[in-house]
Amino acid sequence: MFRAVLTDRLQAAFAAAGIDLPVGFAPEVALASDTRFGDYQSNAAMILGKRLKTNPRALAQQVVDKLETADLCEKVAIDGPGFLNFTLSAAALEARLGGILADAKAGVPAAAAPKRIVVDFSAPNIAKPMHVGHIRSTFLGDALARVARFLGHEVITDNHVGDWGTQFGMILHGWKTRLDREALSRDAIHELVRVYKTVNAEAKADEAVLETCKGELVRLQQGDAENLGIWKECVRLTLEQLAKVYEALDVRFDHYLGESFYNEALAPLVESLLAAGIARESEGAVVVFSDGSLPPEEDPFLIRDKDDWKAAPCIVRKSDGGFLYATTDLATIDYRVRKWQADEIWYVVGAPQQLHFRQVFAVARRRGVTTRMSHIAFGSILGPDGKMFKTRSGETVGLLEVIDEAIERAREAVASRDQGLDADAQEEIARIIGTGAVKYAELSQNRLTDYKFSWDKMLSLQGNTAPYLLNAYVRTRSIFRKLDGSEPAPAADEVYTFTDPAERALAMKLAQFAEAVHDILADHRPNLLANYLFELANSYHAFYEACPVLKAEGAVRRTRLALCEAAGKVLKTGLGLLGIRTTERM
RNA sequence: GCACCCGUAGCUCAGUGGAUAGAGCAGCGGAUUUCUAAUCCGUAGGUCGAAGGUUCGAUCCCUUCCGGGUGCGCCA
Repeated sequence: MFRAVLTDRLQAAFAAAGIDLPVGFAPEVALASDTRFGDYQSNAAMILGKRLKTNPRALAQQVVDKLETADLCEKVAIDGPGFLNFTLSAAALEARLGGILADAKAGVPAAAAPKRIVVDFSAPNIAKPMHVGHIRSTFLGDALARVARFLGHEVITDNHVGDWGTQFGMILHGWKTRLDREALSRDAIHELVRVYKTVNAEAKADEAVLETCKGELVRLQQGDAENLGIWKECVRLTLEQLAKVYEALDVRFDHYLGESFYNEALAPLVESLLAAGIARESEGAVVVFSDGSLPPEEDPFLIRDKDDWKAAPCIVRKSDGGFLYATTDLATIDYRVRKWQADEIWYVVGAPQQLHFRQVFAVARRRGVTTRMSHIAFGSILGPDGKMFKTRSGETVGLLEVIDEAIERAREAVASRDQGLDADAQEEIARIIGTGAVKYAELSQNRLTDYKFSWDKMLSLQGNTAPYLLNAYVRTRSIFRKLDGSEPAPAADEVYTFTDPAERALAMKLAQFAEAVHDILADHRPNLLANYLFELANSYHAFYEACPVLKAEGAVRRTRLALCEAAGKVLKTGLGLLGIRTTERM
């Protein structure tokens, strides 16, 4: 990575110049904010000039005098108030092109310290369809898991399915009184949802129905054989259907350890919390209060109340003896830490649950858990009214509905361009484009931003979308198809020479792939990769318009072929990290 | 009441303690006997919610306020 190498060189130059760096300060090199000035830049001299109260330009000059970058840069300039601007030499970029071709990972180095990381995402509920809200967790989690794996981490993906919620009271009652067996065998989730909604409506109107449902739930929790049997059947039917959905989405899990998996662990867990003095009884429930170890502003168990602090405890056992979300999550942490020896656990769950996770993590730490736990929060998908989609009350758009519609629109687009492809090939391409478009729409956005659901945004095939990137890839492949093996593929050890600015610009973008991939995990943000790939595709399209490949000859042709090969490789690899498959034609 | 997230072009959204704030869509004007036009090039569009503060430098950090969303003891 040029950035990392330049940073090393810069730090060495500071040392060689005999400049004492303040504690905690390390000079850094970043991508240039504007390519007019160069390829990379550093603000270190200005930051240090302020700290040391010296002239930043003079400081920069001292460093430049000691800087050894002849093998990388054609120019290192001091500009403005003290910017250090690095311009890479053509030779360095030309050599890098070979490096990308040679490396199976397109030049992305592995993480310095590989970790074992559990990624918890998607987490649909049994007997409820996945709706658009699940798009974010599923695609974000999948992309992050892919990136972590690609960087050499050991990743365990776990789908913490909601298979033991209170919704089962209603489902059990509905199963016994409202079930349409034939509909169930046709589409299990659909029928279970219908039953759930029917009973839910009845329970709202009639107190007696609600009581019946509660009774069914209690019997289930007490281990009633009939109810357990029905529950197991619901879980089985739903998981069967979910497997097909994930298959279509190209999302895989190593485990499906749902909430029910931890049932046996809950009672002992609460007892151990009580025994350790972490939890205590309050108003009949068992709760965890603040232990005063954190400043009140950072304490997740305290809420400011005027000038005072009010307790915001975490409940782990209800006064009726039932357990909660927090209890299950604590048991889950135990399992992941003990059984899997996780170094890190990533929770790809919506932002509204921030307080919940702060509390659960704090309780876990008090129990001695040292595993790094991160809540990778994301904003909500809002309805047209600007409010959150509600699963319980309002209707919402189903995830499959969105995917199907996207594929349908892609199908029309594919059919409208006659590429001489048979029906199966067209269908395959439509699926790649349709699901890719929806994934890209999600992943190209900052995960914390709330957004209004919009069909047009999700399904757009123009502009900054998956098809734009796929088209760039297709253009790389079509050149090699025309070539049909009539000349050797561009090799890693060939000498390449740039003759057009578009070639250099593309090579520069290709070189940045490694940096883009590594930056994702710093803040768990796949949109950085999506943005990068869009820029790469843009550079490739511009190159494609400006630089004929097959009409060129000699070294120019070889260099352009190498750029096409590398661009295709990076696009395919990068899209793969986002969970988006590529196609050779479209 | 308190906490968290958000407020950037007509619309949907990127972005960062740095240099002249960027895309896509929509608008306007061009490019194709094609290595796939699902493309490219150009043009237009902004008080980065408001006001203070810190800084050589703030859209970004701090404070207050306004607006939207979400959450805050027995749902998950």
